[in-house]
Amino acid sequence: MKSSQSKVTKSTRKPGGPSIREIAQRLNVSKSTVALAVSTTEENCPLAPATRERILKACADMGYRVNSIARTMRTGRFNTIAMIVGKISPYFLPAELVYGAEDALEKKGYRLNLTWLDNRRLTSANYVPKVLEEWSCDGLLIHYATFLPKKMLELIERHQIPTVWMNSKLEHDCVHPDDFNAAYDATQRIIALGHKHIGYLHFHHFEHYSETDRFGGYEKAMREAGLKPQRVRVPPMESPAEIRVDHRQEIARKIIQARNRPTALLCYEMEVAAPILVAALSSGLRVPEDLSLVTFGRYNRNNTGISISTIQLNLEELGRRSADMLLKKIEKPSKFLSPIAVPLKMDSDVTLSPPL
Amino acid sequence: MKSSQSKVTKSTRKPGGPSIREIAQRLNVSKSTVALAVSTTEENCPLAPATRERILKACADMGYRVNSIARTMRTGRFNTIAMIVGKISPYFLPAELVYGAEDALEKKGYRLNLTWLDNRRLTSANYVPKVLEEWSCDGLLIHYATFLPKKMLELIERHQIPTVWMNSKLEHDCVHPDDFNAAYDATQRIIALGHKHIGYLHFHHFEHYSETDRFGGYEKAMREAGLKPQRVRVPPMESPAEIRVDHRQEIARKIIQARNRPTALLCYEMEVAAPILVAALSSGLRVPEDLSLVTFGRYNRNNTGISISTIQLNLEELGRRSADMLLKKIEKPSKFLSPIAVPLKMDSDVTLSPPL
DNA sequence: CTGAAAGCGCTTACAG
DNA sequence: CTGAAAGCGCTTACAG
Repeated sequence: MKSSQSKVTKSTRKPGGPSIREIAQRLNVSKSTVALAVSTTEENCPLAPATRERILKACADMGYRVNSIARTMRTGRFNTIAMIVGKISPYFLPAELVYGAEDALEKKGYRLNLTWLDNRRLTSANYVPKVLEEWSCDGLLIHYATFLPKKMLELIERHQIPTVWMNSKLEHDCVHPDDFNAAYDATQRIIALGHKHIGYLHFHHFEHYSETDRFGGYEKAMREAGLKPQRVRVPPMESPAEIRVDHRQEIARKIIQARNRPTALLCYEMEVAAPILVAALSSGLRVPEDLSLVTFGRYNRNNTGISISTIQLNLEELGRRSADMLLKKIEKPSKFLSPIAVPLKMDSDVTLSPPL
Repeated sequence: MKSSQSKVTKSTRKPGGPSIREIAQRLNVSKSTVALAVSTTEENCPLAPATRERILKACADMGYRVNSIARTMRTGRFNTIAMIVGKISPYFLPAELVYGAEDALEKKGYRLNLTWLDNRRLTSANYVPKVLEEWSCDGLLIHYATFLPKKMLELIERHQIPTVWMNSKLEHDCVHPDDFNAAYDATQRIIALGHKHIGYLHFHHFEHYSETDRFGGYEKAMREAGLKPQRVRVPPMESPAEIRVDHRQEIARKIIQARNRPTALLCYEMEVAAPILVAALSSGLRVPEDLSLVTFGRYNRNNTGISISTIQLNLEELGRRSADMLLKKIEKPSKFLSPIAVPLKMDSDVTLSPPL
């Protein structure tokens, strides 16, 4: 009978493999005993060592894997965090951000779920992500630069879902790069080299706090040094919201060729700095001798094949800190946690030198 | 008594909200009745409409959300797919790939889980991702360019976990861009413009099928036209594996200034094409008049602010197709599915013209 | 049309 | 040291 049973087990193998019940039957022990063997370590296992061995051997032979969903249900903890990502500027999801969050969560035994809020979903009248509609995670990481639909905010509030806002600057429960201080420090460093005419350059306007903060830090350093802050602008700006990629080089040229061009530029992002670099080089300027260049960016890399001094965002760290904050939040959902500003640092002086 | 009970319910509110039992108690109906009301649509609900209304009202009032884990356990379906991502060239995870997969899965009622295989995990002797160790998903999407640890492959095989390989070219169960034909078509198009001297350019070697296929398609078109395929090389190549970003501009200059420079270049990726463009422009060449440029890439965008004709990878589609293939695989785990080659297309002629 | 009951695969007191 | 039993929150035949 035993052998016929084992045959059955093999041939009618279920997709997920055997359960503790089947292991128990095979060995003529109770389910509890099997459960104890597989869910404890050698040290804290109350079973006789021989029993434990026998069971673990059978589990290995039969290909047992614990059903994590059953465990979840029993313990009442999902051990799952959902990350909600907004589809801003088509497909913006920095890999290092996800990696940092996932790695921090994995260390604490949590899984990461990913949900995208694309335009299709946001515009369909009553769309609500499954993760808010059903109860399936312990908390939310929200990576969404602009507004979040009101209905979703209400649900989060209503169900008191522990939530941390990534890359946003709010009253509490958020983690963001320390743009203000980074801009302040970088500007001070440029000033210390002797520059008097330092411009601040950006192409976009999409209402993210970083625009205000990067300019703010720059402005503060300039004023403290008695210098005049200056947003570099190209008068007939094509569109108030965004300059199309195809036109950036043209605009960069105008900036480079302007009569009273600054001796140094602080750029909002690499998408601004690199075109400027290209325009400068192809206009015969030397960088950094004729023009110092510092930019914010995810990493010191751009397509030109030439490095630019970059104030690096460290989004991996941002992901980690967000995850850690969320786990704290899950412990005490009602407690507001102070915002965390992740420090940034400039990676090199490669495009930075005193003015001629 | 009713009111005292509702007080209790309110004050001792559990983190996930009430369960059907609590709804049932409140309304003096059975759990089954509540379950029927919340898990059916108006049409196929066997309950009296008034009963259904009453229950749904109570659910809304009390903030009921179905516990998706309990449902999962009952039905035996996880409705979850895990995506395993390799940490290649630090943090390579194209957002559009994840988006495509997640969107296709969401439409079929599946969730997406993300696991990263970083170096720390891969080098710790016996690391196995939780998703393979426990039973917690219905299938795997693997986005991993190079090898996958043998132990993991064994587990996938052993537990017969339905798996689809993204961006890999294998015998079966994979989805990849149609690099060969895209390179072939693009090269034919360059030839049709009258170019005879067309070079193929790349900086990297990391043993991905796309390197062989892109060159292969190019080579085939060249030979068919009676032209000589030519890998453009810079003799003292700094390293066989990779050319550091800082040296790319220098190398690009050498290529541009070489005596017998091709009149057109097909580039493996934007990281090659953009430095060449910069080198060309700053050497006084006109693009495309003096040099036609076509590159493979995720999208027509690069930091220079100048567009380059790009053979776009369409990774969103790749994500979708992979997800759909996996769902098919889950239906029939034992059936091998034929590889899918996702078509690519060149987006514009902006850096393409006849030779002078 | 509604309710009582079984069961998904675990975990965890508790009994022996 | 091991087993019997209850229960997590659902779904789903089945009975009435």
